[in-house]
Amino acid sequence: MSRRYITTAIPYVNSKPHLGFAMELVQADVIARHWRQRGHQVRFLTGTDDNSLKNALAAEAEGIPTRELVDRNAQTFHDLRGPLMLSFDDFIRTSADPRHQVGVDRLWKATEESGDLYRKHYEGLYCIGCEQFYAEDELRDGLCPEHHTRPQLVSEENWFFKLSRYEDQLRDLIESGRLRVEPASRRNEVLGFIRTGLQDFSISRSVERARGWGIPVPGDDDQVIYVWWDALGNYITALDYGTDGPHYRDWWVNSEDRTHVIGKGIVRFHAVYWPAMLLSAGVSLPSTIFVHDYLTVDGKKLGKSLGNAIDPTAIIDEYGADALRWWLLRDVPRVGDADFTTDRLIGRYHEDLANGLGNLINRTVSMIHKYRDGRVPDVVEPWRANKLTAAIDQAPGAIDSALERFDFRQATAALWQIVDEANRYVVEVEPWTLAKAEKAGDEVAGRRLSDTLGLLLQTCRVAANELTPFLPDAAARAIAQVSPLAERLPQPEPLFPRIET
RNA sequence: GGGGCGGUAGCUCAGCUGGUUAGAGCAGGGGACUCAUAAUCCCUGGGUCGCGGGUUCGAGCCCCGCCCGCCCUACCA
Repeated sequence: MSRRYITTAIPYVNSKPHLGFAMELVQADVIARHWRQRGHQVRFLTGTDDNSLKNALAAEAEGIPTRELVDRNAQTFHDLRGPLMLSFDDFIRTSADPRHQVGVDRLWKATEESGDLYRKHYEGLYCIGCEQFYAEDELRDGLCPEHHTRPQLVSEENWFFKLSRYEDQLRDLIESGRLRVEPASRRNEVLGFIRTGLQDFSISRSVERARGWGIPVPGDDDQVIYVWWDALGNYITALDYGTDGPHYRDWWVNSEDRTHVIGKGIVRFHAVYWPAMLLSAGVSLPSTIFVHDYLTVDGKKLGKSLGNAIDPTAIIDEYGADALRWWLLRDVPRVGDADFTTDRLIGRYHEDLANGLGNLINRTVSMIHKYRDGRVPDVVEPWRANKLTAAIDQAPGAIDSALERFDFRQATAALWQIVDEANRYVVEVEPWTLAKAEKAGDEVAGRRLSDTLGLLLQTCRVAANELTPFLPDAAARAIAQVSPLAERLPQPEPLFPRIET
């Protein structure tokens, strides 16, 4: 039994969450639940990044105080918990949690004491959407390549962090795998970036430019801390790093695994800046950074700033959380962007959930009612079940190794080996034929009927159990369906009703 | 400009260190069965594995060039 810590990125709260962030939350949730199921102690953190200038500007645009906008929108992120069936243990808000500010202060001072902070005049083109500076030639027609907006010319004196100092260490850490970046293509991308040479970066803004919003630089009232600097800190400030609390020691310093789940757009912050900050502060590093790609919807890019964001709760309201979680896990490849359409969502739901597992459980429970009055038969000797038992034996290990690689699609496929094999098994053994023979006085057939029905029920239990990290709610319903009450199974009821269109 | 990742059956994707007739799921076609949510099970795919060369006894998997998509990166005039 070991302690493991997993986090998502914390999104800006300038608007409501979209489907892409729902995917990240679900992915992290599956890993967290899987770890718990395999007996580890787990802490799962998510939260919101409140201190962004874009939040302040969004509030200005709405004509409300920043605090009000941030509180309101942060709530919508937190509210995903129920609909998406998330199991996070903690939710941090960088503007509202005292532990965050205390932790950021400590982190700042620790890097200062290492001699890694200095003041410098800087002039550059800053994109508020990205919260980062761009070189002129990185722009497309003078516009930010991500947001297609004109960056503003900023000229002021800021604090800088000596990132350049950590170039060799970072390269060694990533090359050696002590800091694991998955998938490998992302790791190579990061190494490529490091090899071109690391430059110190600005880690503060003037209070005026920040609209007075953000965390003050310790000992410098004219500056607030660069939003990325404080945001990255959330992974440890949430653990009371600031007060050196027990959570920090348990879940960061002494944990076996510290995994960050992030999207491809913020790899550099997590695989370069963040580890360097930690090295400077004398704090241990994360062990793994898993990078997912993006979602498109109906073939189009998805983005809050691009105006076609899709609300995950709307999908859940219409098709259910099982359908959405399942699509995100079962249909999204590990590498490459995936396109979301409602047709694909419904297709996956029907094929796998309704026709596959749902039908398997339904037919199994129905037969036990029909032939055994709802009483669960003992399995004396499994009959013609080699393939089925092999599938049952192999699935958990296959799921483990797939999730070790963050390959959700392969993990769910491994689980479905059981379901598919069980549906074949039903046709193979023809319980209805055995039932007729039994009725005609064939005791051997009767014995075999009990064995096969008992085995099928056991199979359903295994499948339901392994399904828990992926679809916790459906798995619980499935387990209830195959668990006797007063010696009898509940009446069969479709677990996954078909979606009428 | 350099680098990376993709380009495999109508669709979505697997193909480990190169090796018998290139796979899965879905869709389509045919059949079986009846326990079940018009579900399930079986059979059915002859696809220039982006294009063109090369290495090899043998390449989807290696090398070279090119085309398309996405991404990272760069002080061309």
